[in-house]
Amino acid sequence: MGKQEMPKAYEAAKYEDAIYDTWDKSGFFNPDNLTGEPYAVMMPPPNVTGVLHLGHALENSIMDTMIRFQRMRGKKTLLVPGTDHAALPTQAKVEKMLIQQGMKNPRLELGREGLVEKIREFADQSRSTILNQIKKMGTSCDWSRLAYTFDEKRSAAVNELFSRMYKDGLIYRGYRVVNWSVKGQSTCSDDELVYVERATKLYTMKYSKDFPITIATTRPETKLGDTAVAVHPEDERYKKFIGQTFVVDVGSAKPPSIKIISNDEVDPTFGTGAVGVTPAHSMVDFAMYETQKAKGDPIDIIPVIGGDGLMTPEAGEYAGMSVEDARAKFVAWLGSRGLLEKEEDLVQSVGTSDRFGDVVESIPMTQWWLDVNKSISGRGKSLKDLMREAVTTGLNGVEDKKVTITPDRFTKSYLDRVEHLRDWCLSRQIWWGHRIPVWYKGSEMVVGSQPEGEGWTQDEDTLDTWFSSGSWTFSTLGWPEQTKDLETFHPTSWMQMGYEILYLWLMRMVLMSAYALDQIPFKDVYIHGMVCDENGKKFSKSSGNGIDPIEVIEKYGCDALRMSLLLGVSPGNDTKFFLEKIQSGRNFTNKLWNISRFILSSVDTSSLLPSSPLSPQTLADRWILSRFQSLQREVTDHLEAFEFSQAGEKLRDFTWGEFADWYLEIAKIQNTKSKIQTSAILLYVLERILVLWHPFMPFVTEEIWKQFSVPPLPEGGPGGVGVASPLMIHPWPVPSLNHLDRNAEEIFSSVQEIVVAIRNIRSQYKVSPKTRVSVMVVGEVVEEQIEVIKSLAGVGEMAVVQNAPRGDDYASTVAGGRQVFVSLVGLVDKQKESAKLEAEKEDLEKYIQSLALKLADEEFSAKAPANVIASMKQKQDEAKAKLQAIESQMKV
RNA sequence: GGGCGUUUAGCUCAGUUGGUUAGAGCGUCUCGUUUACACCGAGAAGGUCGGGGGUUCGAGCCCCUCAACGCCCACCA
Repeated sequence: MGKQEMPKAYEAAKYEDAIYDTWDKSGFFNPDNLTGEPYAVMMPPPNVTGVLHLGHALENSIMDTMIRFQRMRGKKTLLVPGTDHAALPTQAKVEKMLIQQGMKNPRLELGREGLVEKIREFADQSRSTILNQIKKMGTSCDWSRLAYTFDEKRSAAVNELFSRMYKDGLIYRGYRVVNWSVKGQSTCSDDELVYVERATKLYTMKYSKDFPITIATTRPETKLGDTAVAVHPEDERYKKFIGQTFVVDVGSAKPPSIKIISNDEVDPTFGTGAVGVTPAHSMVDFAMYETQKAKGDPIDIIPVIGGDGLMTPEAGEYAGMSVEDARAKFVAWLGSRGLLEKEEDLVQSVGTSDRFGDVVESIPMTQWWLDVNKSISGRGKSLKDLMREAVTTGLNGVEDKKVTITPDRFTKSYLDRVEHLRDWCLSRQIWWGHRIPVWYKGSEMVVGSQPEGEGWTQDEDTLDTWFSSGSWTFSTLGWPEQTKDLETFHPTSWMQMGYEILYLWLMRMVLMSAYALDQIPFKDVYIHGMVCDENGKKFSKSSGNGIDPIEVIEKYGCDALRMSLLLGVSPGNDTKFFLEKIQSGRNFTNKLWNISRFILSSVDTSSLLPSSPLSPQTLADRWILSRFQSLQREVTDHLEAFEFSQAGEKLRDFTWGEFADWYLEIAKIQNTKSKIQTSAILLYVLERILVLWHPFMPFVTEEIWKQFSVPPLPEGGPGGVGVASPLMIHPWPVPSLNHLDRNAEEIFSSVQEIVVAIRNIRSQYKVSPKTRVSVMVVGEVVEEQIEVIKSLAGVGEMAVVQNAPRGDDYASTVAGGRQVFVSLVGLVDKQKESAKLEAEKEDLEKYIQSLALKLADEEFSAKAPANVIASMKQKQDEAKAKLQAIESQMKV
């Protein structure tokens, strides 16, 4: 007997917090208390910008399912929880809040220390909220190893990395064009740009009347800073001008010299075939500027737009104007001089700042950069090479050091992205984040840590937040110290992330660990899609269409939420989330609860002999054990392949369909007959499906587990099942006996067919469920099956006969290879019956025909594998037998 | 301009290397409160797998092509 009465419905909210607490206290979240092969997963640290959303719930469900699966399989599992200080987003958020509270300019009013303090307060609060939410989600992480990208240890790792890279000449300070958010007053990396389409105008113009080449531009005001015109070297129209310089007067402070240069990348067929080169305000043009410099044929660089978004003094009469005003004025001026040839509408894609939303300006500035192309001393390859190797040949060509991306298609876009990578702009002009570990005194500069003595000032800028998250897999393990954790758990085993940060994060993790440790960060990375709302729109922090996962958990339970996020989803694809999904998840948790409630309250455990082997007595016994064994294999295989959805769906189908609807119903009647064995099998299967379900639905399974208080089950059930140790660390089932029984499965499925057929007839003739009908079956049915059929199909009398009965009072069908007659005196509609049979007959004839055709085909029999032919023949035989039965029935 | 994804039942989606009458959940219809569960049970209806072409003995799955939708990338000057 179950120890306590289990309530009729499972109310998740009553149990979850307490269960989590028990797990946590048990110590098994900590790998130090586990044995086995190490298996580590680093939680992608959520940003401390606010609260967790459904995307995080998805991630936690995936991670935790994986880590629980591995823990139950006997691995020494570590899931490190953490949060990300998310430099720019967090500062932006806090500044916005302060402005909403009435502050005009938080940076000015509070100063660096004051503002950072405010942000820290916010971040700390947000952090603690987030950590609680992670617990609510049931995530089995090791809280003793909690990490934060901005804590002391992680900061130490960041500084160490920066110093090493600087010493290796990979990090440099340089004057280059950056993406500048005027609104945010900071740089952004290329990866943080969000491209949007914008309607604009393409102006075709000349710098002056006597300038020989016409150019086109969407940014006329930047032409004030043009210093060259690039043309294709083979372009006959312009070839002759290459190398010449023209001084033009466009109204800027100093009339610029425009040099005609050649460049292979210029498309002679596009526009006028000539490009106005603005080194200061275009990444591409800046690259040309560098190329020219390298060629020893330099061109000038003239910044005409400043960090404040206004025209600079170099812009002469335009100085101080906004970009828009300057453009209008310049276009008007061109028009008045007859220099404007054309004005066309154009749709253009422009980069906007992911956080501030404004279109970024390209402006040259002195910033800190990470060179991704430079050969690393002593290694003979660049960071880019390392990033490439890691997903193809494996680092240094070692297959073991390869990161496998699932689904595979993302590997291609990763590589594509690596190719396009430019030097990474590391410095940000914000205050919240790791301050660049560089100190200046006069012309002296020291990198690493603050030097002794007076007068040193630290660089004002902070590091791009991805610099710290890139080192996450090893900074969390104590690097740069050579800790035991680092040795044990790195490279980590597995990581999951959304495709939207594939480039942003995956590439940088590979880069950092390849550089610092000559290791990959993890062996496998599983890429999931986004959680969208009903209309397929992404849930986002800003758009407010978010469903709060914590509210869902409180109302429906964490397990229900996890089910709704994990099932019906395919790897790498987006998933829509809506109420009905959670409800069906909740319904299932309740179903499992009630299955357990029934079994635990009806099984007489006292009569079970602890060590007696499991010996299936009935057909149903053999069938369910055989089915269970297949299930166990399938679920394990799917989980190993990160196919969470498929594993879960198979489990659900087995649990709800085969186990509950069939075996349990049969057990009710057979309980009297072979009570002990039935009980043992019920417990055997229940125990094991709870284990299999645990990674998906940790709470409800753990709660049910507590109700288990039975003698040790046969076949390696753990001593005193469920008494002391939590389900969480229960061994994953491995088939210890061969229960596979094809024969039983086959016979049972014919029994199922007969039952369904009779139920069908009852439903068709609206026979009340209370009415016992009489049934005749032609052929052979063993006694045991008769009993099952009788009870499941509401049959009173069941006779097995040699010949079909005669008379008008039978509704009939063919099922399970047998003719089935249901006696329904006075109810049978003879016409309907024969029509039904006729239709069935036609279908079958067609089917048999098509099979026969196929089998007669010489090519088919020559080329198809034997097993396909055999199974086809068998199908044909079955169909023929059925047809025969139907025909003989029609004669009745 | 390039790449990727999606298109399967009314809705949301599975469908693992091509094997022959395509599955689930939700919804719909009919029936049912039998002491595990109405967050339930029984039964049913519902699909020419986006269009076209091809390869193959055999295609939802492979190839080509077209279309729609979505995402990503690019030096769209």
